[in-house]
Amino acid sequence: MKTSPTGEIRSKLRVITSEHCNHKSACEKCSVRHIAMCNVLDEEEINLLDDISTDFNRDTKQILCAEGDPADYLFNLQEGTVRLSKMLPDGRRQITGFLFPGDFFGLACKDVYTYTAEAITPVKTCRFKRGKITEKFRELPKLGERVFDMTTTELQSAHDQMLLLGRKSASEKLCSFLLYMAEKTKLLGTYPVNQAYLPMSRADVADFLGLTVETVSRQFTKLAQAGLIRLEGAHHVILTDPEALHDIAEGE
Amino acid sequence: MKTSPTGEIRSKLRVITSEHCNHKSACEKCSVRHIAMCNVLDEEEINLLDDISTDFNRDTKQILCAEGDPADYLFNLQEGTVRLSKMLPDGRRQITGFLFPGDFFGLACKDVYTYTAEAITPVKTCRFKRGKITEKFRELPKLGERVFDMTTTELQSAHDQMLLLGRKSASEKLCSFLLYMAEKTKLLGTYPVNQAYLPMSRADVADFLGLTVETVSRQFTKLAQAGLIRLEGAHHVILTDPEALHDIAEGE
DNA sequence: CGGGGAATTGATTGAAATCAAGATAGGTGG
DNA sequence: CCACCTATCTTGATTTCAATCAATTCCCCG
Repeated sequence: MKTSPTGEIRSKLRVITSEHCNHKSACEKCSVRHIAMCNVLDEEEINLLDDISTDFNRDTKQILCAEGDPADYLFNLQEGTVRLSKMLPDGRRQITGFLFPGDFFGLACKDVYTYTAEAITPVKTCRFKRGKITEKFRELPKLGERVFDMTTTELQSAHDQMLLLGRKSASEKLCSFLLYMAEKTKLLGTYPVNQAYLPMSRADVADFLGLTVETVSRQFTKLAQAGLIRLEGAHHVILTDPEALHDIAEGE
Repeated sequence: MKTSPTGEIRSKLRVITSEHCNHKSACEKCSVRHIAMCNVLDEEEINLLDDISTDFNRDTKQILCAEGDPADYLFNLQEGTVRLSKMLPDGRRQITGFLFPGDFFGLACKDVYTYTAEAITPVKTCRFKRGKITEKFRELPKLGERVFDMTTTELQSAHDQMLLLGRKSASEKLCSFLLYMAEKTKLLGTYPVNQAYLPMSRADVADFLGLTVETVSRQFTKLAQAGLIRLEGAHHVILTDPEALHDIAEGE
């Protein structure tokens, strides 16, 4: 078995504490209603969704759903950050995406999840039974189309990530990532522009970019020394020269 | 500008000969009707689709749609092989997928294509105006759901490919690819099992797997010398030990 | 304040890229 | 129909970027 520098032991993360679960949600006052899949529904329609929605909250490092488990739920992320990942039998891991408030996950064309979703920060989600939400897609075609649209967007960013993984150098990868995270941070609205809040570990960044922790760390240092970024601790980056970062990211 | 070993010059491929186009299609006798997106429609329903469908055929190396062009059509592949690719400004290329009879492409959430589709072999497609097919998704919810399902499947294989690109070694990549192509070849039905027909060039394989042509070629030789495959010319591979290939592909 | 995981930094190795010829084969025109 | 020409593919030599191996150092949390 090959050593996995960054893959963590799954079983360690399975400790589930007794926390908020099975409480009724309240769609009307949902904080991400304006950006999530439900933003196409009016007051009346959203109550139909509310009927089948259940709150599901988890702490950092807990698993929300695991690769291979029966795909019983569709999750809607309200607060926090989630990572989606796939693993090889020997433990090598690829993070296929990070999710932020307003994103959903859990759609499966087969009856099992094809990836694992873990909480990087404490997360709040609402979730729907697979069969019931599928029903709603028919009752409320607008909703189905919206989820379809979001899936198409997901597919496009997966293609972008394939270009990154297959053809970009380490520094191009990190610059692309920093710009991506700065964009996500902007949407959160709690930081000034051109700053990136990175809730994930260096190991997560490495497994997202197809690199090792050491290479990621070295690239951070290199960019800081070149004056393109400033590190305020490991999880907060100020993009001091976004244009230069952009040029590097696109390989120009 | 970095040199691109495998990216080809786009303009060279833009030569369009006057071939079959704008002829009316005939869905009833379509050869891929049983596997394509339209396989959920009955005789009556398929005529509605027929009304808005137009034949669109192209020769090898021709472009079907280009990254950045207005996304006016949805294409349905009937015969031949298509490659989808994205490029960096300096010419480095990533092939995000190969398409075979029954696959569709051209869905865009923005109004422009985010990838280029090129014919690897002579291809026959039918295509639909974007607005009209979207209409049909509403009129025939079954069709919309079917396309949604196929998109979800696409997203899942994109995730698989991300794992391959980010975490697999050169030989693991090639073994995965050969098994994938053997599967596709089986569906074509013109070859015995455990054989793979490879219509694409080594450069295409390299750009799909995130490798160089030389590395791909060396891995082919290595697998042949190890007795796991037999090469009948560059485009026909016999998988003499599929189990071993599978074990390598999954990194076991 | 102390322990321990996370991050950084350094030294070395190694897998795949690059550079450089040849070999093969597919398509075209004589 | 064959020979040539050019693409494509293979093979070999060398380089390079990122991985691996190995310490520290930094902080975060109890």
